[in-house]
Amino acid sequence: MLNKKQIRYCLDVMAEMFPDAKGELIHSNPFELVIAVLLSAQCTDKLVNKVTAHLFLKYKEPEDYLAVSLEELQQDIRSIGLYRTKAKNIQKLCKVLIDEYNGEVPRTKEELMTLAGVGRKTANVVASIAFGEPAIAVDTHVERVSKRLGICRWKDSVIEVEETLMRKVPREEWSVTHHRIIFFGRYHCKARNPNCLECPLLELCREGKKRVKNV
DNA sequence: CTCCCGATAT
DNA sequence: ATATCAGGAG
Repeated sequence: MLNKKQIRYCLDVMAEMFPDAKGELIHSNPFELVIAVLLSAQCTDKLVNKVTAHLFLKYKEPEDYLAVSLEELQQDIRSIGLYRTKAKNIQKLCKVLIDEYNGEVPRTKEELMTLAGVGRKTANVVASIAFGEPAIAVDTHVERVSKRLGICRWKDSVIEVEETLMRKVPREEWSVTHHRIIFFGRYHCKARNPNCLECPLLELCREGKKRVKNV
């Protein structure tokens, strides 16, 4: 397991590699962000952006998603995986926004997580990006990178990964840190054949050293 | 734990 | 062909 200083070093290296790390889901308000993040489950954000480019022209407000049939909404997001579940969740979510929140997106993680299709990760992303609240959303990349490097244990749950990161990183850096780890995972420490031989963090990466040995 | 699920990279 | 993609709910 890496200590606090080693983790700090990892994050600094990531910052140097990806100085412009930030969210890549295209949106123009909190509501669009919620929809985009919900759609992004098990799907690349690139594809989400392709779909929302059309989607957001047709659907501006929660009412618009309820004005069409479930089947029509499914067709409009069809090229994204899990589209039946996501279409259903979007309509449920929009109804709650209208009935409970006056058509606005709630600001707290707790409220966000009560919405259909919005779990811990999505709530953290929305709270962080739309409302500037410090948060570390643990997605597939953050989990994989944290476990490979030894920031946390292999068997840790996503909540434990999140808690470890929040403990080891100062609060004001949570949001940038989150994005840096994502970029590092997405473009460098990839799920399939990560290029450990050219990794600046190889020396302190337990998984990297193990992989290099097996080549 | 399983299911939802199309697009894309390898 | 198959693993993986800004996961969440039952």
